[in-house]
Amino acid sequence: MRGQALKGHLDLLLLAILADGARHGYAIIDELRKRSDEAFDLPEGTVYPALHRLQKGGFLSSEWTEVQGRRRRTYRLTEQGRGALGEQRVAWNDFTEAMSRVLKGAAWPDTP
Amino acid sequence: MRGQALKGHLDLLLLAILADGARHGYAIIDELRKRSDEAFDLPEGTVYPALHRLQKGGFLSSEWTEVQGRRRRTYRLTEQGRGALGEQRVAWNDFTEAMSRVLKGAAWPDTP
DNA sequence: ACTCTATACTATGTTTGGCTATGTGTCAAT
DNA sequence: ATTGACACATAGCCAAACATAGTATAGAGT
Repeated sequence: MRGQALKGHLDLLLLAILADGARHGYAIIDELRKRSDEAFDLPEGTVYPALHRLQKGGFLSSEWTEVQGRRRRTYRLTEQGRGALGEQRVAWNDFTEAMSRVLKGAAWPDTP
Repeated sequence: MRGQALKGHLDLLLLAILADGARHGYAIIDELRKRSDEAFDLPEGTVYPALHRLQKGGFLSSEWTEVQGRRRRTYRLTEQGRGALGEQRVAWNDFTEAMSRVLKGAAWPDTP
């Protein structure tokens, strides 16, 4: 997946993953990779700071858990986070619709 | 339209507009606003530097014209630019498909 | 005359946010 | 012992959209 495409859309992805249930960071990365069919293979340096940011903004809560000697910080959506997910879904739809309106106006090289 | 959503997708928009024919900067902004149904109302400080960047990259060529005392720099797609448009269209489709795969997995608040 | 708006381009600086790179530590398998 | 998967953290980089301001012409309104 090309570089900075998901700029501004990462939060939506993370919120969407967490809407299906609480997960810890590493599992979120995994799930993102699986669901997107390998398209989104995000580095930890991208995801962890984003999770911190979302928690700081009140969209996520988190708690430490210990599983077989490994500490995990498990995140879950707050009420506010669920609201933000809805808003961002709408924003994403608006965005893609606007994009297609612009793109459909343009001629394809090989379309009559 | 929320702020930095089109980060990384602006080039595609500009190339798409210019695929329908040469235009000058201001007209591109207009066309973008119209086609997107007011969703993309981009400031000049966003579009002009992007056009310069695209020209520098060899995707656009430009020439000065004088229309009723107003100078205009008219841009047109180069062959390379047309190629880039194709690639970026594919990348955009891949991106949106990956997004929907992730998003469709998540539960809507009010869907059974 | 004067002002305002629309047209049209340029330059400078700021900021956002994803990414690189690096570091910590555990556990299982080789 | 060492590698690799698991799991988290953070300092710093950098592209790119945006804010802001400046220049200049034309036409409409007052």
